[in-house]
Formats: sequence, C-alpha cells, structure tokens
Amino acid sequence: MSLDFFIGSTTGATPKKHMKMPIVTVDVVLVTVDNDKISIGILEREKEPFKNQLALPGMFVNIEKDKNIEDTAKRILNEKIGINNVFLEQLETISGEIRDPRGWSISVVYYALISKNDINNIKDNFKFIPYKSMPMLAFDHNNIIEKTINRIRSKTSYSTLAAHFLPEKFTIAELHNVYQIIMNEKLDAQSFRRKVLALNFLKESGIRRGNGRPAQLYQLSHNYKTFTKTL
Amino acid sequence: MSLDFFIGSTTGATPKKHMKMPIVTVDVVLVTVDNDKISIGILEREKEPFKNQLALPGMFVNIEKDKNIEDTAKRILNEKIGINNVFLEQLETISGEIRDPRGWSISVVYYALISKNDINNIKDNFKFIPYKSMPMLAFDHNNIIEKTINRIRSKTSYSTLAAHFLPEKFTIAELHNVYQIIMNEKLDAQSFRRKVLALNFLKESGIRRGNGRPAQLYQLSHNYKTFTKTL
DNA sequence: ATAATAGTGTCTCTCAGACACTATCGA
DNA sequence: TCGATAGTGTCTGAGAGACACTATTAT
Repeated sequence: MSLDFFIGSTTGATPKKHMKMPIVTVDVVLVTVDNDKISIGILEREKEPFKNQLALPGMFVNIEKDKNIEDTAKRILNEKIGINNVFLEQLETISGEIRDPRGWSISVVYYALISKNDINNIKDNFKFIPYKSMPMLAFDHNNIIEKTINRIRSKTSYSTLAAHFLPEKFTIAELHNVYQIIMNEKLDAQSFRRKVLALNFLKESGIRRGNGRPAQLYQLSHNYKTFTKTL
Repeated sequence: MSLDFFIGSTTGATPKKHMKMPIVTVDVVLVTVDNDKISIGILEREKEPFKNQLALPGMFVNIEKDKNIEDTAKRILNEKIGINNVFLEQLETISGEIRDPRGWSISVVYYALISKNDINNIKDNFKFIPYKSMPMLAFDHNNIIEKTINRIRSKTSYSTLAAHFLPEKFTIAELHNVYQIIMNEKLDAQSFRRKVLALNFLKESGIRRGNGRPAQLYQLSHNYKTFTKTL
C-alpha cells in the first residue's frame, strides 16, 4: 500500500518540498434515542475500502467546498444522510498509519444529536442501528462509537445535552425519560425536575400539552451551553 | 496565496485525482505552575510565517517519522523543547482556510502538563510566560491557550489532573495549593483533603517530608484516569 | 367521578464547609 | 517548650432522594 498519495509544494514555503501529508477525513456519529434505545446512524459503504461493509458516514475534507472541518461534517450530514441544522460537536481526532488501508490518515470525528421526529427524507442506504446491538463496522468505527457514547453520558450528567434528542419543545418528563435512557439508571422524577430547572438552561414556552394534566413545554434557552452543575 | 500545495494521487483509490488535502500541523500547549502562577511554554518562531513572533511550539505531521499525531506532539516536546514523558492529552482540532497564511490548514492541538521541577535542559529559545500576562501570539494561538486553560480548569474540578503539575510524589497541601491556583478560588483545606482522598486516585508512598509535622507523600495510583466525582 | 399525568411540599439523611482541636516534627 | 505544618473530630446548614400530596386535563 503506497503512502505516496500527497506530494508537497515546490514553492519556498513550508511544508518542505515533497513532504507528504496525511489523508484527512471527517466521520460523523449521528445519535438519536428511538423507542427508548440509543441508536446510531450507519450506512453501507459504496466504495473501497471496506466496500459493502457497514460504517459511519464520512468524507474527505474538500478544501474547495469546505471553509473548515465542521463544514465537512455538515456536508456529510446533508449529502450522505439528508439532514441539516442539528446539534454538532467535535469528539476527537484519531490518526495512524494503519487505521485506513489507503494510507497514513487522520479522521476528525464529530457527533451529532437528533430527535427521532426529525428523521424523515433520509437517504435510502442509511439506517439507525441500536447501540447495544451494533455489528462489526469498518475501520475503527466501533471504537469511535464507544467513545462518543461515553462523551454523551459524561455531558448528560452535568448539562441539558440530552435535550438535543428531543424536538425543540419538550416536557420535563420527556427529558427525564431520555436522561434515564442515556445514563442507564433511574433518577427520582422530582429530583430531576428540581435539578434540571436549577441549571437555568430551560425556558417555558407557555404552551402546554398532555394526556392527563397538560405539561409545560420547555425549550433550551440561549445560554444552555454554559455547563456548570451536576444532575 | 496559493492553496495548491498538495496534489492528490493519480491511482484509482480515493481521494480523487488531484484532490487537494489540507496542511496538517500539531501544536502543543505546555503548561506548568511556577511561582504560584500558571505559565505557558512559548518560543520565538525562526521561520515564516510570523517569523520572529512568539507562538506555541508546533510542527507539520511527518508521516515517515510519526506513527500517529500523538507521536508528532511528542516529537515537538522532544525536539523543540527538550522534554519527554509528560502528561499529554488532545484538546481539539481547529481548521480553516485563513488561519494559516500557508493555506487551508488543520491543527491538532495537544496540551501537556509538567512540574516546574522537571524543567531543565530546555532549549534556549524556549521560555515560560505567565498565562495572565500573555502577549499577542502568532496564528490563533492566544485563543488556543484560552481553550486549554478552560479545559484544565474543568478537569481539575473533578479529578486529580492538577497532580501533573507536581513531581511524582507530592503532599496533599501541595496539591491543594495547585488546585487553588488553577481554579482561582479558595477551598477549605480539610474539605479538599476529604474529597481528593475519596476519589481514590492517590496512594500513600510511605515517605514523609516537611518543616513542621512531616506530611505523607502521595502519588497517583494506576486508576487515576477514571474521573468520576466532583471536588 | 375517575383515570392519568403534571407538579408541589416536606421529611430525613447525607455530605459539604467551617473551624476548633490534636499530632509530630525541628529548633 | 514553642513554632510550624499535618491531619482529625464534629457542628451546622444546604441540598439530595423519597414519597405523599395537590392540580388539571379528558372521558
């Protein structure tokens, strides 16, 4: 397997003449909570390497189309899956000479959270697979998913991150339910209500909804990213 | 400014023929606590761009020398600063078409923590500058430092991360002192002792030291990375 | 009215900060 | 013995879980 894919500039500027640069890709872990289960967006690869195997959606960085790597992630979500405007955050960057058979590669991993209600018009070859029954995937993608779930669990424990698995407006009970699914543990409903409201990241929408007594619908307030306390 | 530094492969494999890849660099934020102040390792650039300006130490990824990007970070620490075997962790990856005048670039940022006692034999053009009096640096390096300090503060609040600013063996009082410098707030010494020992990340070395009653010297136990509680 | 779910009041227990107290060294 | 610093015991108040209670809707 040749590593000679990328040949450096011949101008006077660094990097050095003929210095080889790594392949740079972006992979996206698209996560949702559906039917009380964490699920991950997976597609079957249409091209080599690992053709016809299941994998996370990914692309090469295209420096003509993308202003930065987050743009690449958004392009993956748009072009490979068919969704836009979701919560998107960088996980980490993995790299190595053997993880991609095409050569020395870098992959910047993003994770995106989506409400199952926003899943429609997605591409045909794309499907959501429950996290707990994830099959073997191409590359090191099983490992990436593991790290993503750990990150989401960690952030969920001290923020309203889990709200991104719900529609724009949601009830405390719905948030409580998602919280318990992510954390895989029970938490007293009133304790949850008290703590999540104390974070001051939710604002009342004024609208109510429900089968029994109608519940207040909340939405994230603008300052929700100021993570501080512990749920 | 030309973006045509890197020309893709002409083999059948992706990335596409003539697909341009970004420049890939690694930058390291080397942090220490010296004289009760957070300080960052800075050097004066010897080459363009930003020649003679102050900047974080960084290098191009060299796919012949480095097995992965963490290796690049270690090589920076070794070759540009002259240190080895320090705590090293990835911060994040930043990217864009304009942040580096050499073209569309990606920088994987690592941060390293070091005890001031381990600073010796470092390169001449390298110096530690207190965080609070940091001058303007090249590229977006001031911004990177800001993010690093935020990350360190955050991790310090629920782990024994700050122990990496101390020698291998240290007293609770020393750790308490560093904790207060990083967090920029006072914390009752007994509360600190109780909580940090509850983490179970420290083990007694058996050795004692001190001016008054000799203090127990502790060191990090092997499981210290299992961050869980809040200090 | 009753079922269903939202939301509150409040008890109790744990654990945090506060700080006085004891311990162990050098001089 | 005294000064210095390490380390403990314990009081008190805030906040957590637990859970009984009230509120508001549909049928």
